[in-house]
Amino acid sequence: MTAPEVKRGRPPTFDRATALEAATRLFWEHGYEATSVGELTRAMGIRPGSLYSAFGDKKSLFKEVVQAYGRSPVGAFVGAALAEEPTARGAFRRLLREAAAAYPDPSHPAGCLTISAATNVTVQDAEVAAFLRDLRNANLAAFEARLLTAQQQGELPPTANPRALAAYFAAVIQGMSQRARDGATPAELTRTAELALAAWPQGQG
Amino acid sequence: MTAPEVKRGRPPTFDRATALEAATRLFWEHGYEATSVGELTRAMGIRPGSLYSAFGDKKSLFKEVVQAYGRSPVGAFVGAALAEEPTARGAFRRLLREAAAAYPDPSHPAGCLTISAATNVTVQDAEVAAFLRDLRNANLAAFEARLLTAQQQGELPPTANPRALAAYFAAVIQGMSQRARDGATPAELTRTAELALAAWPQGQG
DNA sequence: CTGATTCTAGAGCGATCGTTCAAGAACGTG
DNA sequence: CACGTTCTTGAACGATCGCTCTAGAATCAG
Repeated sequence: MTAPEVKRGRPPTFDRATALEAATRLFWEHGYEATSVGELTRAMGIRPGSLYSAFGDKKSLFKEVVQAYGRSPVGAFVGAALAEEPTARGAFRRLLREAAAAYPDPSHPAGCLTISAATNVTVQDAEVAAFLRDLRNANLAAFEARLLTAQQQGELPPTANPRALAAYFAAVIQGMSQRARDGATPAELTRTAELALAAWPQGQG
Repeated sequence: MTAPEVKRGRPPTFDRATALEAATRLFWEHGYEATSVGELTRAMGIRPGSLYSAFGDKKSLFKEVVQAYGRSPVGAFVGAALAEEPTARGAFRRLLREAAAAYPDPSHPAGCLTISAATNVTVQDAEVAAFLRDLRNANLAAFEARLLTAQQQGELPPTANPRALAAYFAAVIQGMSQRARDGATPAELTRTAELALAAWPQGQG
């Protein structure tokens, strides 16, 4: 896509992806506004000038963090489950079980960055909160689309309500993220996932 | 308890409860750190000196707001349902339905203050986040206690898992709060509540 | 080497943060 | 009236916020 472009001038002394990972952990743990640029530069090992020339401002750095998070394993498992599982029920079962394992994983901050990183924002950062809210509501729409397809293919009975089921599973996922941040264990969240599946129409399985 | 105490000196020009309500709305909407003292004084109609002499500092004002919220109708319905309903199933059904109606009520900020007001905090305000987290986990413990009683009284079968059920309903409630802040309607949340009840053991009702 | 270019280092910008303080106003008491 | 007390007012404190700027270091082209 992009031309190779001859390299000129002083080369960067830091790895962009590594720095982005450090920023991700901070935003994931404390959220957008509660993470200061000073904390970011310290964790990323760079000075403010380098941060602003490499990533723009704090807001665009955050958006780049969110995009990278969405492509990482822990951020992409929702889309993977919906796309790869042959049945809708299998997709949501896998999705819930993987959330139960990933959200409390101690190798990274608890819960889901998209769900919890911009809950408390000032009015001048309302755009950041809206950015994440739109991502969450897009996930809700993907849930509904998958369930609608399942109904059209006969996996779900005509009496089922795809939109209601999608909203229910979205609420469960978001609640599991919150519970993980409150200290829930993988065992607890796995049991929550199994109980949540009891809402599946017809009581199959 | 307290002596009548003769009133001396200049009387306050503002109503304490009214000012507390104004502060509650701000903290509820934006959270603890994203609400500045300047916004608080403007909304409460008082100057910084009055705020600090009447409520201590920002942190103690927030705690007083949380306590008042817990005694208000929208903050106390959980405890009321658990205490007043004769059966555990009736208690959780009422609790979920009332949450579905209260969380998206446009007469106040969406969702639950205890759940969402201190999600994103800096390290120096970790105490505030812990304060709300303890309240949430106390609610979880109350869920479990009510379900354990139900099991001992035969309402729940011996095969049921009170702790797992409590964690599940806690996750659903917290997810419903998040969904309400993301724009969910009372109708959506009511359907979520009904679906959530499908996890009740034995498939009763 | 010189020159152009790109990055780093670190001081410092204006704005806002939570909080405090001094001066004065409004009350009950003597 | 004066006095003691309590509250209000508005300025201002030091700290931190996101961000910018300048000087210099490191590279490539010629």
